[in-house]
Amino acid sequence: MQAVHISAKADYGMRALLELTASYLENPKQLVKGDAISKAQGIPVKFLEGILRQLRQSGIVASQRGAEGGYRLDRSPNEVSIADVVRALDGPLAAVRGQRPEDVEYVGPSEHLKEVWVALRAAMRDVLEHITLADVAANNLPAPISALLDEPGAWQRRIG
Amino acid sequence: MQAVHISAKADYGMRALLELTASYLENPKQLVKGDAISKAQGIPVKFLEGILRQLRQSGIVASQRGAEGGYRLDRSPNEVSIADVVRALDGPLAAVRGQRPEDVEYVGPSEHLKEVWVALRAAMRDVLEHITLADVAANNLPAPISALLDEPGAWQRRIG
DNA sequence: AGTTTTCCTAGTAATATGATGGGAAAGATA
DNA sequence: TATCTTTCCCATCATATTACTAGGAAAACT
Ligand code: FES
Ligand code: FES
Repeated sequence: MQAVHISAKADYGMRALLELTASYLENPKQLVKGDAISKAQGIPVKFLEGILRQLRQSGIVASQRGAEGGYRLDRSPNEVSIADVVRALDGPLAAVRGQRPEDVEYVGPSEHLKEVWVALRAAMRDVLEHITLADVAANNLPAPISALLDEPGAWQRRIG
Repeated sequence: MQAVHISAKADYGMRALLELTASYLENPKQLVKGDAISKAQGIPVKFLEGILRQLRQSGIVASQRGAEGGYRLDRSPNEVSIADVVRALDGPLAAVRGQRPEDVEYVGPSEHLKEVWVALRAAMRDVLEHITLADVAANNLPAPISALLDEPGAWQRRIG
């Protein structure tokens, strides 16, 4: 339906990782149980399990089974970008009709449409690659990005 | 699957509009038949019909039925942005779990996640609101946007 | 052993996507 | 008026994706 859709998986995943970031900042080796994250953020527990498994397979999270087990970040939170998380959970950032933006071919007057999609992807990267879990946890976004939030209308939806 | 997905509808719609832009630049009142657009761009004809109808309902395209009928732009191509087209065909630019970015609520360590999604939407707007059909047809993108294309790696996919 | 917690595979209901088909309505031409 | 052309509109369809849920195996700890 929408050009950009942050899926439930990506949104839940970010929230889980921010819980783990808070725990990491207390003690980097501390484990947090899936059940605790689920309750803290209101995420269905079995769904969350799958998300955390995917994040482990991508090397973002580490886990331990059994009593006193749980999850923790496997990298420092200032080394995990939002783009890393979204790619781990939803695949490549951008696609045009299922293909990579650089792979679609255009003829005639639409010859230069490819540039538009590539520029769009670059703009998204400039946001998502440069924000880390640590930035969000500390509410301290990189300056060029918080500038975007000061644009008039940034917080309103566009009507029309 | 992807965070940003330019749907077949939006991609076909842009290509159709760029055909109409070319015709407009010859003669603003000139009509182009759906069948001609379909053949020129390789778009399934019945699917294209529905897309053009949606664009007409959004006031971007005008149409006339009957022999010697067809479609044309209803506004000058430098007054139609990519964002207008994408919104007409795919709905709002950005959503988080089906909601507007400004409507989602976060608690605890994820409190400031909303800012990230709002900044992402603002970055997309900065690209899509400022490129017009005329810009793409003339291969003459606004300077801040073509700067994005010069970034190292803009044309490569990220292997991450 | 027994308990806890993660790991893994499968399945499912609801919705979106990318179409296709059949004709009605409107405009042009003869 | 009759006919042809082209858009308009409705309904349908196959496939895929999304957001979950169920059930149990495998590890780690007491
Ligand atoms: S991703 Fe474009 S500058 Fe870093
Ligand atoms: S949309 Fe942000 S500056 Fe125009």
